[in-house]
Amino acid sequence: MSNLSDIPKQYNPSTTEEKWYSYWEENGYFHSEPDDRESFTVVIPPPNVTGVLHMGHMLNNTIQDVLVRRARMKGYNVCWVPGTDHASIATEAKVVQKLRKSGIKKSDLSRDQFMDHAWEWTDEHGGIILGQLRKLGASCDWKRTRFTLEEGLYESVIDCFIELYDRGYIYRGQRMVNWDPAAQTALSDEEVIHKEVQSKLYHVRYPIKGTDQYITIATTRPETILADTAVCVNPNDERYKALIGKTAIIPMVNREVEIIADEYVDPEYGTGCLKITPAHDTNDYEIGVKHGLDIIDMFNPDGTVAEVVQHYIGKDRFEARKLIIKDLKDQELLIKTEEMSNKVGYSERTDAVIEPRLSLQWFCKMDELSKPALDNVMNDEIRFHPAKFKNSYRNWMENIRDWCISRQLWWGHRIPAWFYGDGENDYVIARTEDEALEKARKKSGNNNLAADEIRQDEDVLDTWFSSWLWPMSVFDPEFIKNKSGNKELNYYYPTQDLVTAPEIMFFWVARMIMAGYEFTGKKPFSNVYYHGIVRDEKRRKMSKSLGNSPDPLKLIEKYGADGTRVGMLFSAPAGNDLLFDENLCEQGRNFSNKIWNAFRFLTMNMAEGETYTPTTEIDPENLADKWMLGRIESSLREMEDDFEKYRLNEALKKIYSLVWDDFCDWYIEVCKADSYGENIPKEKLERALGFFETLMKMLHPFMPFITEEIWHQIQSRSEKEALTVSSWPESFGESYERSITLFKTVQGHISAIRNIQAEMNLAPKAELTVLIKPKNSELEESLQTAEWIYRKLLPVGSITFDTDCEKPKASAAAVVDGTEIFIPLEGLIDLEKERERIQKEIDRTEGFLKSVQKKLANEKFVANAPDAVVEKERQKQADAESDIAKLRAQMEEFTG
RNA sequence: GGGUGGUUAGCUCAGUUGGUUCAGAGCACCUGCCUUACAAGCAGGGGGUCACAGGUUCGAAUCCUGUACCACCCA
Repeated sequence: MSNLSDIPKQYNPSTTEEKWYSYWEENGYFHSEPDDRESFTVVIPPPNVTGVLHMGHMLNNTIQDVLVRRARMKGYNVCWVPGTDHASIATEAKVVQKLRKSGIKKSDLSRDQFMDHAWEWTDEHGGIILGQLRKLGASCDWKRTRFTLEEGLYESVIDCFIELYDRGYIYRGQRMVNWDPAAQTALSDEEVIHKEVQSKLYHVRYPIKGTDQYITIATTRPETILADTAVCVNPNDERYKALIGKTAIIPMVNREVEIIADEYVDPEYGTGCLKITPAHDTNDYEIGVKHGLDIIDMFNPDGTVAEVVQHYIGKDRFEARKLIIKDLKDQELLIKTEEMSNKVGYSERTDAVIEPRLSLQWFCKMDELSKPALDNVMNDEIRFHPAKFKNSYRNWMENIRDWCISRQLWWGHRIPAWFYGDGENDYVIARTEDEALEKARKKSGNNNLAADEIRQDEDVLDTWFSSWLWPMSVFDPEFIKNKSGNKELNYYYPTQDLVTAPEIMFFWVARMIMAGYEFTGKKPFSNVYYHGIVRDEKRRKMSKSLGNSPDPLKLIEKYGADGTRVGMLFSAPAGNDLLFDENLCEQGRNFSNKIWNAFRFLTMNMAEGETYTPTTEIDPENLADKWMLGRIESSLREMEDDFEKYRLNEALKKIYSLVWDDFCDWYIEVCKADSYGENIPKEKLERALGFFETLMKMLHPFMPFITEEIWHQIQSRSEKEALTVSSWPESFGESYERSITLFKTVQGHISAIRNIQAEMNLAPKAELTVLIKPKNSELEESLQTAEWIYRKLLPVGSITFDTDCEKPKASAAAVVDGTEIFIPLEGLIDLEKERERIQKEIDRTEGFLKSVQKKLANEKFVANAPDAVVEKERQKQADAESDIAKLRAQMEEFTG
């Protein structure tokens, strides 16, 4: 027992983790340069530049790190590119908010002034999250850190716009868009969240001109009555047929509109009579276009009522709704209010109710771009894990609509369009002002056009219009302009794995695939691993506003990065949501501690001044060695399969159990010296250390810190020999199946004896006489060689293996797979208990026998089932019958 | 309204091609232990009609149909 006191009894992750992260970084293990090895590339889903680490990032980056570290150990040239995105709308909202606090309105500032503030904010908060990822252990190539708005990447987005414009994919047009009145910008369809809300359906009657009749419409948005330009019924609706073609008078504004007919109207919904407001409803707009109706836009960009409708001017949408309800009531036009639930669109970012709005925006045509993107996912050229997500991907792709890419914001990539007139088409697309002027002169035919007569589009592009280039632009920002990739792009692209959440499949994954094929002709990645959303124990999504998310850094502080990683992965099967439970991190920490103490124990057994060389060369006579090696071998195989299927949690569970259950609970126990105070014999200890090193390798992708620490403590290693750049364990070539089976048999016997000890309330150290009657002489021979294992793990006084042995009087007994075990307990045995114990076993076995007999009694089973299956059943029957006979014989003493 | 997935132990989930007691794991729970590392530990134990109803089959947690409930995505 040498240096027991040198090593703390409890593992302390914080110092270890800091130490090894800097060591890894200093030695540049994570940096990659192209060479002649095969590349393994992962690009990080860039978090918001001013964001902070949350649980979703933790999970996402833990998974990436596991994949990346394993690939590195497997000898690939691994490159994990980190970075952030500018998150146009979210960041701009934060900057506007900050300015407001200091009394500045965005409208008070020029674009340049605002951008100065935004950059200041970005410099102040930017990149915090990347520092936090280091704490988690993320092995990113930090020298390659990218930002979507940095020079280079900025230009690539502009190149992309110009190129797609030239190819005819980008156009400008007046369309119904999703308008966010809070951010005062258009949004794409994907940025709208539809929520089911409880609302009211108002039945309002409109007078019919020239009669004293009314027609009653039903609406959830009575305020838009002011902008109605028609009333519509189903042409087949008998109730209203007579009214078609007549004129209705819109309340409040007294506008005369036609009652038109269209199949679109559902006679069952509401009153079967629809008011048409083409400017404020997508469906109404389509009907408006079809029937040539007027379009009256009654809202200002901020969602207040515009002058044009003359009522409630300047009031907010929802205020106007309240007012008009009151007025309609007063005029006895509101005849009924019905409770109902309906879906309302909300802005993903500001949570404002989306206002459908007719607006002049830039769009990207999707039909052509989506084709290869759809095909290559459906044919598994790009594999989704789990594959079920292919279905929703297809569904989205097949119903894709053009993408509104312009945003009325300043923080982002400014659209390279320049206007020289007021006409809808009076613009040119150009990289610079000079180029724009030249083009504008040509297009307008006005050669005297001056620089101050053209102006650049004020708007920026959707953030995802930059992110979709990410897997390419991080390596070569000029790949679009040059129409070919540089050395880096050619080496690292296509990337291997993309790890992300299904919720951004359409925002990002789909679009990256489109951009990849469009600009390189190749897929951007081979595999997409979708992980679940991190939820709390009540299944609520973790969010800042709910306050139900633990601070990830505090978790790391409390349980260590390794423990936290294990905790996250444990309950994270691919694609399933993760119900986060801090207990799992605790379990991870406990596992770290277990590993630590196993190491500590081995160290304790080192003699001072002696050097130990860990080895996996086993003693061919030692059953435990062969078993342990065989277990490692099969675990490696199984983990390989799990990794191939992206079942990381399964792989982790396997190595967890291999370390804890097999190595700690059995292997170390049998290695222990025979008597107190003695060290484990040197050659045994060297093998234990050799196995332990192998386990550390297998565990490294999951728990990088503690494994690296132990790796260096076991042996002193040079920079080149760090675990993080070591090689994944090779197969040992032999599976030792027979040894595994025999060892398992021994384990079964030992468990049965321990059960007797516990049930009979024997003192744990009370010496046992053990009689084992193997089911055959072959087994007897094998068990003889394993006698020492029984002696290590049980307080054995004497032990006998004998196929002819008889059950001694007053002994406890058990049957394990045909082998009988007797423990004489003269004077100690509790007869009643023993009878119960054996009876229970008899009952169980008889139940089993019955089910087997039932099968065999079924003639059809015997006739139709494969011979091997029937034979197995017969064998089971024979074994069960024999076991029952043995158990009955054991009972005789108590019943007779 | 359309689509997808799910329902297995108190909780979270495995269960591959229908065939070994296939009904499992971890956590939680109960009992006993400070055993030559680890009480953040060791040993032992109890616990499920596989959502429900039919069907196919010699045989179904597994395949098919329907029902209920839940979740997510899309309109």
